[in-house]
Amino acid sequence: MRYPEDHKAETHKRIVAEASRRFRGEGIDATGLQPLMKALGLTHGGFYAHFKSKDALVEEALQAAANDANAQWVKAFAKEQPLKTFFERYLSPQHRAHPEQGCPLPTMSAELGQRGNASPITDGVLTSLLELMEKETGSAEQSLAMLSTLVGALTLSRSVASEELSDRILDSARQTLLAQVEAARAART
Amino acid sequence: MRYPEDHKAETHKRIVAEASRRFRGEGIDATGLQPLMKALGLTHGGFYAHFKSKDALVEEALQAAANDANAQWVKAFAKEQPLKTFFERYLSPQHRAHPEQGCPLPTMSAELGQRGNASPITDGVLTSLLELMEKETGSAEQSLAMLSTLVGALTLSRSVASEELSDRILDSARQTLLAQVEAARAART
DNA sequence: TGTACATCAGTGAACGCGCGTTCACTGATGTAC
DNA sequence: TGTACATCAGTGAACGCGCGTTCACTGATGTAC
Repeated sequence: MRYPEDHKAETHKRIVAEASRRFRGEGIDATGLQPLMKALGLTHGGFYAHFKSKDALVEEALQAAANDANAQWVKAFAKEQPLKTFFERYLSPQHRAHPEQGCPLPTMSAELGQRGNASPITDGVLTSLLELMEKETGSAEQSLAMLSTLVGALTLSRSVASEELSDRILDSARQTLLAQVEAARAART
Repeated sequence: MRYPEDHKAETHKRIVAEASRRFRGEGIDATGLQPLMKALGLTHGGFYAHFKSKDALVEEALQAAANDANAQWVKAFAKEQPLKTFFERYLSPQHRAHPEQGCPLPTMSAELGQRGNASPITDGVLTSLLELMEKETGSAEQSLAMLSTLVGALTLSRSVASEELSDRILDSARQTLLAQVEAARAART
C-alpha cells in the first residue's frame, strides 16, 4: 500500500499530536503506546518506524505541546492588556479543566524531573514563556517568579478535591499577580 | 513466629514511611510494592495484611509525608523571622535535591490530580500549610498565592536541565515573596 | 502495452518484564488442659 | 510440668495484565524492461 508522498510525515505528526494531548492529560507513564496508536486507527508495531523509543516521542510531544500552548498565549499577548489577559487565560477554569490542551509545565515537568531525564526542552519551554512575559514586565526575575506562581496555582487547583478551594487558588494567584504588575508599574513612574 | 505486641503496628509504620519517601522521590506510579517491601526486608505478599490496596497506602503515605514535612516548617516558624526562614528552607537547594524528604505537594499533587483520585487529603496538606503562613501574613488569600509560588518554583527548579536556570527560579521566587511580605507590612503601618 | 520486481508504511504475533493482587502455607510463640 | 492446639505476621509461588520493544510479514503502488 503506497501512500501519498507526505503520508508518513502526516502520520508522524498525528502520533505526536495525540501523544502531546495524552501525556498532558494522563501523564507520561500512564500513557501506553498501544492504546495511543489504536486511537489513531493504527497498530502499535508501526510505532518504531516513526520513533526510536517512547522517550524520543516524549521529547517531540513536549515540544509540540509547548508550541501548541504558546500559540494561545501569543494571542493573549496581542490584546490591549497582555499580562492581564494572559493571567486570566492561564488561570481560567477552562485551562484547569483541560490539561490535555494546556501548558505542559504543570502536567509534565514534575514527572520529567522525577524520571531523571530532565531534558533541555523543558528549559526551552520555560524560556519561551519567560520571554513573552519579560517584554511586558521588563524584568526577567519578576517574570520567572510569576511563572512559578502560575504553574503552582494551576497544579494545585487541579489536585484539590474541594472546588471552592480550587477556585480560591486560581483567584488568589490572579489577584496577587495583577497587584505585582501594578506595583511595578507604579514604582517605574 | 510470634512478635512483640506492637510489632505489626511498627511494620505498618515502616511501610508507610518508606512509601512516603519513594512516592515523593520517584512518583506514585513508578514506585512498585515489590521493591518497596523488599527494601524493608519483607516479602510483598505480606503487604495486604496491612493495606487494602496500593491506593490505601497512597493515602496514608501522603498524610505521613505532610506530617513529616510540616514538622520542619513548624521549626522554621519558631524562628525570629518565620516567613523568611520558611521561604529560605522551602526554596533551598537542599529541599530541591531531596524531594523524598520534602513537601509532598510539588511531587505528588500533579500525579494525584491526573489519577483522578484527588483525595481530600491534598486539601488537608495544603490547608495546614496555609494556616501556618496565614498567622504571619494575616491574609489567607495572599498566603494561598504564596504557596502557589513556592510549589511552582520548587517543581520547575527540579525539572530544568540547566543548574543556573534552576537556581534563578528559586532565587526569583524567594525575592518576590519577601518583597510581597515587606510590601504588606508597609501597607499595614 | 504488459509483466516482473522493488519499495516501504503499516500489520500483528511474540518477547520478557514488572506490576497489583491472591492465597495456601509456615513456624515461633502464647494459651489451655 | 508437659503436651496439644490456636494465633497470626510474614512467606513465596502464582494469577492475569499491560507495558515497551522486536520482527517477519503484507500488499498496494511506482518503476524497469
